[in-house]
Amino acid sequence: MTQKSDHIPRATIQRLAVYVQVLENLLREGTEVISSEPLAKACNVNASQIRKDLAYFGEFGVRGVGYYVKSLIDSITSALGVDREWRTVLIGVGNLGRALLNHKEFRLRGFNIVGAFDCDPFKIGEEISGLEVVCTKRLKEKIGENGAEIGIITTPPERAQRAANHLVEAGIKGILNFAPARISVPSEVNVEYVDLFHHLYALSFNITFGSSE
Amino acid sequence: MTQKSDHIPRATIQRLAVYVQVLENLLREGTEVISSEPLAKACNVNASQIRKDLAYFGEFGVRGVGYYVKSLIDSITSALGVDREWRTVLIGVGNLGRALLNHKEFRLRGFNIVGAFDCDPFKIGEEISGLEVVCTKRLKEKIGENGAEIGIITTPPERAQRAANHLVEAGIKGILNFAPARISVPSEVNVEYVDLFHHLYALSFNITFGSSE
DNA sequence: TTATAATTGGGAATGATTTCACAATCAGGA
DNA sequence: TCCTGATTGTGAAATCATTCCCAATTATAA
Ligand SMILES: NC(=O)c1ccc[n+]([C@@H]2O[C@H](COP(=O)([O-])OP(=O)(O)OC[C@H]3O[C@@H](n4cnc5c(N)ncnc54)[C@H](O)[C@@H]3O)[C@@H](O)[C@H]2O)c1
Ligand SMILES: NC(=O)c1ccc[n+]([C@@H]2O[C@H](COP(=O)([O-])OP(=O)(O)OC[C@H]3O[C@@H](n4cnc5c(N)ncnc54)[C@H](O)[C@@H]3O)[C@@H](O)[C@H]2O)c1
Repeated sequence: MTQKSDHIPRATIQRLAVYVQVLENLLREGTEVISSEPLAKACNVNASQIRKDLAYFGEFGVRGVGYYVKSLIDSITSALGVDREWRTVLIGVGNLGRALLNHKEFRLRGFNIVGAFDCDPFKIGEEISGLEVVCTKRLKEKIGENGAEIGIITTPPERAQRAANHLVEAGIKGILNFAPARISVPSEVNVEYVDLFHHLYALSFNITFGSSE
Repeated sequence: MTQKSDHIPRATIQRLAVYVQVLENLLREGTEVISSEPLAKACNVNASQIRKDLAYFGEFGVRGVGYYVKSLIDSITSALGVDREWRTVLIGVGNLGRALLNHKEFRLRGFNIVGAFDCDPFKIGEEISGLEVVCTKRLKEKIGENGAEIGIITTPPERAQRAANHLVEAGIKGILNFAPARISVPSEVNVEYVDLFHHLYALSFNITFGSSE
């Protein structure tokens, strides 16, 4: 998949992920074709927004008809580069790390966790969901073997930068950071933050000062 | 805390949460005063962006000096409405639900989980982190007692709408949804989505098509 | 007391994104 | 084959967000 346009807004990428989610549900319910209007309703966005977002990547619809759900899912996933396997490693086998390691959905969606790392000697050697926990020191060696490109950080926040350094050192290309701390990495490494409290703060603000009036 | 301006961009709210995170780290490291320039570096944004974001809420800085870290944290948390206790309930005591229930940080940050609900009879009655798992049918009754205002959904995606309906019915004001499904609720109820795969899709896109060039 | 250096707050300019509006296109039926 | 109704794709307009820039303000030191 190649893009038609050079720069694509970050917000567009986020919405494309929502579209895929909603389209997959529609497909599961048996919908074969959908037009931008009802899809927009289901995604809580404007219909032309959807059409414009898709237009960055190509012409996927049929005028007078709408979009074929199955083929649109394929087009979007291909546009996002998720029509392949992505190998990932996880650092920090604690409460959250375990939940993620046991989460089947990763593999189903092509994000395969192929390595679990921790620095706690009591955890090293333990097997979780068919994966042996390995010492963080062996990260580079292991990534050399399994070719992972994405790292998932689930250490405590004060260790997040150290974990990131290990990942960068090992040649990782992207990081998903669950620890509530900003990390700094070379500009060619992509970082995404999953921060619970950001969302809770937004809820708090919206409930208190009203977003719906 | 009252706002100076009527409409505040959503992006501003998200950044304020980042500022708090970074400021708390600075405070822990002993920084008492900081100006917008170095704070901007640490948060990966533009310095005037920070000043403008703060200006929506008031004048928190001292010209020629910068911002007093402690007092700025207080000002921002007050602006976001997080300078109080928020009671929350969680629906869906599975893998992820358990990890969240055991997560101490919620209480520390004022988001107290005061109820855990599931529909599985094998889970009802179980005690997790001092909280007894209760049948979802008793949600309204329990919320009437404990006065929770925020609901956390950690059910499978196909049950997320049902869980949301229960929460709305019980008079909840905001929902944090971890299930990968859009939910529809009345407009006065606020919803935030925490979706792993949205972030992984963004990583995939950025790694594949380059965000750093 | 006054000059200097630093830094905020906010108006104006710029830039980006969203929405509008409609010509272009397509399926289906007359 | 041609007409009708539906719906896309896309410029242009409108809205929204970010960045620039500097007067206003403060601390400090001469
Ligand atoms: N538990 C949750 O529900 C939850 C939810 C949201 C965010 N988080 C965040 O996720 C992170 C992990 O949370 P948790 O509850 O799993 O914590 P945890 O303490 O249970 O687990 C942290 C793990 O990281 C390991 N670790 C520490 N330093 C390391 C290093 N340098 N290299 C490798 N491993 C290292 C520890 O040995 C431990 O196993 C925290 O930053 C937390 O704030 C947790
Ligand atoms: N496990 C993870 O690491 C992880 C990460 C990100 C997102 N998620 C998402 O979070 C959700 C939960 O994941 P999980 O791994 O904990 O799943 P899980 O199957 O372990 O837990 C789901 C729980 O919800 C309960 N439940 C089902 N329907 C219910 C209803 N109507 N009312 C109340 N409770 C109900 C089930 O009894 C079960 O206890 C899923 O939507 C998943 O996609 C999970």
